Amino acid sequence: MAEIKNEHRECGGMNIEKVKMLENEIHGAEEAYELSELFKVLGDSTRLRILFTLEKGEMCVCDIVELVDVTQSAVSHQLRVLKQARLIKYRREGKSVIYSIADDHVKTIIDMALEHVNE
Amino acid sequence: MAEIKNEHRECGGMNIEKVKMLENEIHGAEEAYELSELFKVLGDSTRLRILFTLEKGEMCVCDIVELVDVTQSAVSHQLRVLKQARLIKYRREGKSVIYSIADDHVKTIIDMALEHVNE
DNA sequence: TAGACATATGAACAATCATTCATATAAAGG
DNA sequence: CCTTTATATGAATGATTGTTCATATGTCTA
Repeated sequence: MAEIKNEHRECGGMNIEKVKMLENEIHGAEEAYELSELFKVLGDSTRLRILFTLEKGEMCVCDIVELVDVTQSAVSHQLRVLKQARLIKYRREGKSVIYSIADDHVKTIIDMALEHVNE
Repeated sequence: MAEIKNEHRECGGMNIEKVKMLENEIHGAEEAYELSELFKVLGDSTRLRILFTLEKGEMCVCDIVELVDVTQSAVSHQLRVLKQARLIKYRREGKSVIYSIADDHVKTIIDMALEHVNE
């Protein structure tokens, strides 16, 4: 448990409870990393448009390709990213693969952020 | 209003209401872009840790530097990004610059996403 | 005004990432 | 089987981005 090294500065902002806060930070570091991974996935307009599209209901890849207007290859790559982040799920149906939003949690996050943007 | 080009495929997923949905997509494209910009900013663990730290209360740059344990320069660069995204605000106080969360909207978004991660 | 402290900024570099192109797998039908 | 349709994947590339280093700006005090 290292001492707070306040000898090196004079602005003296926080101090007394700094140790506790440091511990919180160590705890929150991993949490921050996981969270950032999630936001990174959401931080691409193509992926968001795929999610917007899927919010209207489940659909196959070729539908997504037409609606989002991106290469089939690009869509497929991005679907993989969304899949790995557990934001969407899929099932095979004949030749097609049907994708859909994983759970309502995802919708909530998107709607929340939309409010911030449209304020 | 172009015809839907379904001659080129046979899986026949969506069809009837496709035109309406296409219009929705055109509308949502800009929205998706703005949203992705917001998520991009949140999609970095350093920036998130800064936000986590600031959730505990306003503080000056040198406090953030100690708590987040990143170079002063790096912190300053990231504060600028957060500032431009209107996620944080600041005020000068003598030699120091005090930063704080812009509004409660930000906290809500973060807490929502945390629930998704910690499920 | 000179020097110390606090913060910001510009350039450079390494790493990450989205898209494209070519090709592979998978299923269905003839 | 062979072909067609639907989807996935690997490699390559161009663009974006986080950090570092050096330096600039701003503020206070002696």
